Amino acid sequence: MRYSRQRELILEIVMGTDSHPTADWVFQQARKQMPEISLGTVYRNLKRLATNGNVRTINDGTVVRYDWDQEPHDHLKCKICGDLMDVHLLEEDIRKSVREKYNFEVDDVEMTIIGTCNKHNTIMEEK
Amino acid sequence: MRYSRQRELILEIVMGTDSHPTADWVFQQARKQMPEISLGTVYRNLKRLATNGNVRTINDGTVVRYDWDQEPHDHLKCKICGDLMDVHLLEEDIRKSVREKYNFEVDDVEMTIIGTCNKHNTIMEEK
DNA sequence: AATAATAATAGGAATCATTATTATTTATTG
DNA sequence: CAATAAATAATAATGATTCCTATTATTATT
Repeated sequence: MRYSRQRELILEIVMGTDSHPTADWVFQQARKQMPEISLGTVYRNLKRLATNGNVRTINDGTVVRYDWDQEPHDHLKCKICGDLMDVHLLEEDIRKSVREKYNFEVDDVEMTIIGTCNKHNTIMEEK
Repeated sequence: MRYSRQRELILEIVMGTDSHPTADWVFQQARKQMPEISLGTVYRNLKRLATNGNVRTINDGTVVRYDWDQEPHDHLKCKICGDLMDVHLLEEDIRKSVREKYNFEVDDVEMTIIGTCNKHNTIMEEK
């Protein structure tokens, strides 16, 4: 794969945020520095960076988000504010259990835990 | 919500399979028995059945799949044949751990484990 | 540094899954 | 049975993503 300024910029943008960005968000950021960049280029390069192992993908509903964190980890998704938070859970236990119980060789665990994050906790619940 | 023959048929179809069908698959089955049914009706009713708790949704890449199994469970997705299998894992441990460590109230855990299922296991690997 | 070979891009069209719109049909209720 | 309001069929619209093609940029070679 040969070098391109576009791909370098795209990787830089993804690595520069903790916000689990979509392709479109990356595109909006990228065009600030490189106004002629096209959306197709962003999609193509994000996909390539993902197969290359430079970034990871997260399926958030019907949208794909990208994450530079290489360690296996999972996501908490708040149903109120939509925020995605990284968490490190029982990854090893899951792999072991699945391998033993189902004879299934695990490549990757994609876990999204949906609920309410601590920003919305209240002492008195009102119905 | 008032009765409709379409909704009854759609629920019957989803409950009659273990294949985690997409809206379009349900539509193809439904029109065999009710040729005039429309795709929009299938989407609308699947969505309603999901909010009603009659079926659950699974995000499989960019497609939504439906599952009638009401027990909390997770999915093994084979990267070779694409099959989705149901598995029952450490759900309670996950909920407890997330609640305690992150002060996050869990509604639902969506876990997809990607790998290779036992149909593709070989004793001798050939590269 | 100029040239040739070809990989990558920009821009836009196409596709796929899903949602919205609207005129018509149908279930419910008095 | 007639009124009414919810559900449908048909189709247009949308949003995310992929595909296409002429042009541009990178890299290897002179």
